Amino acid sequence: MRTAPLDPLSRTFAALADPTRRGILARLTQGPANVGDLAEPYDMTFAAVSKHLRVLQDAGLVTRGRDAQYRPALLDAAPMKAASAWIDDYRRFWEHSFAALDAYLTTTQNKEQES
Amino acid sequence: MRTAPLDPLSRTFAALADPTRRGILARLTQGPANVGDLAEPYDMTFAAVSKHLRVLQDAGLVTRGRDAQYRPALLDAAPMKAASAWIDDYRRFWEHSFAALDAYLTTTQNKEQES
DNA sequence: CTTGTATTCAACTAAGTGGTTGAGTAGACT
DNA sequence: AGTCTACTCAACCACTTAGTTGAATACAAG
Repeated sequence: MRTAPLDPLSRTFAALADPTRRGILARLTQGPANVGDLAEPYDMTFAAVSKHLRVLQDAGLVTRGRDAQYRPALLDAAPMKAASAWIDDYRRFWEHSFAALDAYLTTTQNKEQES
Repeated sequence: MRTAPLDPLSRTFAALADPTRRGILARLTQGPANVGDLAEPYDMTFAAVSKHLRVLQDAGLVTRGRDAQYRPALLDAAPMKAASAWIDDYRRFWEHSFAALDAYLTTTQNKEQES
């Protein structure tokens, strides 16, 4: 029932939600790699890895080049910036255990003062 | 073809990959809310929101209470800590534009020095 | 005890995902 | 030209997901 294409932030999170894709990204921090290299650690076909690469590319996390027969993939972490910023808004809620409840109680108190 | 249940990090990212769920979490930073409150901004049924809440709960991002007929949801941002830490490993790659390529060239240079 | 309110459950649907296989394309090497 | 290597495409399959509708549950309040 999905109609509109996903927003970039959703695409980023969705791309990161698969362990294989996170593994591919980790590998790419070491530098560009072609599909064969990237597929090597996984028990799956080249085609499957190629599809994962496509998802990463659509999320903007990977760019592809051309070097003879090879299509090297290159990491582009830029989209993670927005993801990191989004999560960061919640930092105080995990650093300070009961921050959510605190916020609630504060709000409640304010409301009661208003009425 | 999925067999094993998702690891916690994948579950967290998957939960965050939906704009409705991110909206619900944002709302919950203001304090606990019941399903009716959470559903109000969205053009969808209570049941749909209830399902989103279930996903968030399975990801550990939300806990549920009981208050008469109401099942208030409470934010628990703890799982975001790991997600944030994971992304943080890539920070240098978006802060420093060509970090990935730099890393590659450095690696290449080292290899050439070795041989 | 009936009714209203808040929420979940079960069954269903349409579309998306992660994988496969087999055929097709692109460039390199004789 | 023909073949090898590296990859992508298309079709397919099983499973998941995001939504729906309608019935069921849980508690509150007459």
